[in-house]
Amino acid sequence: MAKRRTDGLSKEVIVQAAAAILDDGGEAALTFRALTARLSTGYGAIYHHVANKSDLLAAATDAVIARVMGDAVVGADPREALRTVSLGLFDAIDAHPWVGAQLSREPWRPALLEIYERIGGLLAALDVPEQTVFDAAGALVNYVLGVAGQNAANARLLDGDPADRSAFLGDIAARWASLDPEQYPFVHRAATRLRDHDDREQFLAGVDIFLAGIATLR
Amino acid sequence: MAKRRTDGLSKEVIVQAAAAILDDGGEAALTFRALTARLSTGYGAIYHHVANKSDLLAAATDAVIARVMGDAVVGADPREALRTVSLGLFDAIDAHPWVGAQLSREPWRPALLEIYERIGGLLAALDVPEQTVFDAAGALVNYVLGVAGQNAANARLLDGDPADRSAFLGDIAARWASLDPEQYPFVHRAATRLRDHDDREQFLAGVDIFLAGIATLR
DNA sequence: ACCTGAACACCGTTCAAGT
DNA sequence: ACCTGAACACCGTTCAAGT
Repeated sequence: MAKRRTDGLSKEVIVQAAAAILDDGGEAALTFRALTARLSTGYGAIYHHVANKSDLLAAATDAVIARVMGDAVVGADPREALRTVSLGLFDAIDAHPWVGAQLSREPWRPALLEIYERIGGLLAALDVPEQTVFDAAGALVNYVLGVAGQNAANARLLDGDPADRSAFLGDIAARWASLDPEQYPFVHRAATRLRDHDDREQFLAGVDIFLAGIATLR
Repeated sequence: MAKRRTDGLSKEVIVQAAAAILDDGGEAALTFRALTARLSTGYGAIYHHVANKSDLLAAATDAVIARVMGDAVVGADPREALRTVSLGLFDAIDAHPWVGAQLSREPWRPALLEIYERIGGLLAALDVPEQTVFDAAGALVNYVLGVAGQNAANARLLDGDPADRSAFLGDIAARWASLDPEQYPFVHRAATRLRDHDDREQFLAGVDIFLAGIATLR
């Protein structure tokens, strides 16, 4: 029926196909049935190269992160490099929302190791004392992945249409604005800011707060 | 066959049962079949009170967070209160790991609103300037949920046995220590710290870095 | 209004059989 | 060694029928 593929399968080919399906249709779209169809092959062929679905997701995540971390950030001072690397991760998770969820699922995987090494190394270059640099690295990595993941969840929801995004934010802003100011004073005030805030800018503002806090440790 | 329940079902009863199943067996254990068995009822009965599985998960999450946020933190100065609230969230997500994943999945839900209100209100009490308090709140909330979620992923993995935890950390530490120090200098050094670090302490250290950074905004 | 449970349209994964 | 695809043991969700 379906024509059989002539070239051999490999884990890399499978992982690339999985990433393409994930980018196209989100996590729900990645099924072994969709994969066999896309690769013109059978289940067993895939299981021959990949242990299971969770292995597949992890490998796809590692590939995306390795690509981002591979973009060298040379020459710049550590503070600027930290901003660049953080923003690179933010943008990568924005482009591949499934990466955000996966990173917090299997934290001992190569992807997170690369991230820790890069961010920790840059913090060490900032002359943060040895006994606190590990706390600082943990905090910064978690901040970056936390915001990026949250942002990705929104992006996934809105599916890329900027009109959707504006309507969605307007909707939430209206809901927040209609809350009782006595009971929700902060969120009530925040509503007016929500509509026209820039996610990337807010993300960078958070990184800067972090770096300012770290500077006090010196 | 199964005896039919005599008292009426309600969304609250269903949500409580779902939370109990989630605490017991993790996200994979929550199925409608397990729920009908535990509640001695049928699928339709549950769908009569709950829109679908995602609604059920969200409602269970809202209930947990509302309980944590309900614990008033009065009298203390804002800085101390922020530490207390952050730690309360950390501990709640540690005890109910499924909450962590859920919070980043549907961020417009009541649970996250409560968290923003509480943390934002305390930051405002710290005299953070109005134009930056929203950035600061976003950053702190994301840090707290990011670390808590990561920690919960580990906890889920280890399933509560402290011996497992020690062995697991020892395993990762050994793997990190065996990495090439040329290629992974930071992670290589971090390995020695990993074995005996305290997650809660490291979490609080991060909160403090944050608060120090926010103080520079004043 | 509230509940029952068979049935439907899916999943991930296995495995005997093929090349 | 690598691949095929029927089959198995599950899912979430629906809906005609009952009380």
